[in-house]
Amino acid sequence: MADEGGSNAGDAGAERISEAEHAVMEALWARSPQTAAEVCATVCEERGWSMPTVKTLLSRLVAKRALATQPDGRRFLYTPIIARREYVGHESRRLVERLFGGRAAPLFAHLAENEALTEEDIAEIEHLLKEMRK
Amino acid sequence: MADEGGSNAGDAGAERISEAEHAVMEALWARSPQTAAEVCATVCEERGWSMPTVKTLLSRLVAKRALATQPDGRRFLYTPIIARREYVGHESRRLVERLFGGRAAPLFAHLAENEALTEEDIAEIEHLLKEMRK
DNA sequence: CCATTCAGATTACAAACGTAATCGTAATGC
DNA sequence: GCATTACGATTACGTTTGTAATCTGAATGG
Repeated sequence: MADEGGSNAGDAGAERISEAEHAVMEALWARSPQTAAEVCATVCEERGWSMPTVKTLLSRLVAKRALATQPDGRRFLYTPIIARREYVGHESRRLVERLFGGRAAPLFAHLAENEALTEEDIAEIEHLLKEMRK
Repeated sequence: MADEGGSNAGDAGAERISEAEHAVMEALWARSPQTAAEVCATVCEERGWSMPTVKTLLSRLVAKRALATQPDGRRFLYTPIIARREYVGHESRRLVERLFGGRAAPLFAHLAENEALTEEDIAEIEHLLKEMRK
């Protein structure tokens, strides 16, 4: 797989994961390692994909250094290299940056206005705020 | 310009705006209407684009029904059709959906943990919560 | 041993994107 | 009036993404 670059020791960089790829990552974050077939069992149904599609996505994710493979007999086991928290944090920050000039409050205000916040959310957030105040 | 489809009367759907296109939208949300040259004056510097690039993005945005044009002598004035609030709300919800299963609290928790929240943000959010409680 | 099967690898291909050069034409300066 | 400009329109082209078919080689059943 002719990996270019190499020598990415502390490489948390992990080039942009696309939306389809993200679905595959989710499956592996939920449980890992998994074989391609296992991943497909999860996502192919959810998204109406076929096996080859999943294979492609897995390969691309390996190329992007988001997944690691470990041989298991004649097939591979895939495991996430980048943590979900990391990815989620990155994406969240990106959005807040892009849409709200880096300030989180407007995002919150927006979600609040559009009733995208459930009672539960509100309670939870209040709780978090209390925690932070401590 | 052979606009295909047509007949999108109540079309608030506005097909997905890409990131580059978004930059153009921001310029026009900030002030409108503007000519292509004016938009370029703003974004070409910010993003290191050239005039033709801006023209292309403007055209695509018109095709996507995100912008309206009104002739002004020999050139066009561009005005957003979709409101910023709408776009921002849409994108926010998309992210929350994709990354947090539609729940906003975890997003908030994430931002909190990663110190992506300033004191100001927190104060503001507390205020908003108080408002909502009313 | 040989055919079948089952992995991953390679190749494909259209749509969307990012970025831009070029074309055609209307205005404008002499 | 004609050359130059200043627009928008058209065309271009490499990359990424979504989605998949095909190829190749190893394992496995007989």
